[in-house]
Amino acid sequence: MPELPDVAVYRKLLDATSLQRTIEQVSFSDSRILRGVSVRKFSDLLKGNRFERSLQHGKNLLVELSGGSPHVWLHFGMTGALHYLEKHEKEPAYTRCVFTFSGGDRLAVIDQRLLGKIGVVESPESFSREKGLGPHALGEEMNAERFIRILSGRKGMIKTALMNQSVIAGIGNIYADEILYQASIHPESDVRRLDEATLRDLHTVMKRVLRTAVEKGADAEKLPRDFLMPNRRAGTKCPRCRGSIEKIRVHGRGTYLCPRCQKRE
DNA sequence: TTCCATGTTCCGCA
DNA sequence: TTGCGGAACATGGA
Repeated sequence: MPELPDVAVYRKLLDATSLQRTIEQVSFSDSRILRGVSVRKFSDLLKGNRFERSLQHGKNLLVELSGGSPHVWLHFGMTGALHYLEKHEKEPAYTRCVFTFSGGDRLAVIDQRLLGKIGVVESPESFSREKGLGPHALGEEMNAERFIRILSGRKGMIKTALMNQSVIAGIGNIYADEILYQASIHPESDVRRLDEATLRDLHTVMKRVLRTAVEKGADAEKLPRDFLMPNRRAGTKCPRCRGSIEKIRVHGRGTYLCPRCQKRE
């Protein structure tokens, strides 16, 4: 699930359970998830320290460590998640990495498909710069003017631009579809054909959709009824016009839309 | 068996 | 430089 709202939920979980607790042990049941640093070095870095505070940029979660410079970097790929386990609780399937705190409670990184990543970065600033990330989609600096400036002048399809992490950080395939559906914009619309008023509206819708999703714990079941997400199947009815939801392919990804509500521009 | 899946990255081409 | 399609990564469900 991990797009911006899902990562926000993991961050809240980490903040509520795992800050300021001494990390006694770090273990990997599959160290392929660890990138750019050895298991030995990674656990030496963490052991005896604490998670001080967390920070989110797009789909990335960065966690500052006590007593020093590096931050732990977590990216959840397509199937990653965080689980908090009390001492007696068993680790879920596909647990790849476990942080054990003194007392025995644990924070577990789950990732079935192993497309997620765990690593170490010097600072949030250098990380974002090196990755070339665009502004966090829900960041304060992402106001309407910035949004319009970033998008105007770009070529290509609007859905592709929204999902491009170096343009805007945090939106993936599911929420790109949701945002464009809510804004009544066809995902294949050429960005250059969207006028300023349309982009302004798209910005408002983007913030509203992402904020709503975060509030609802990124749980599709809890989203408003007029959202597309619970209806991501071809042939279901559009919650707004009762027309038929269509599935197409955009930039290699399955894309759902209502062709009646979303006209190509 | 084949296709598809919430992500990222690299390559070749236009 | 920008954008696109395809493939790769790794795993499992329909």
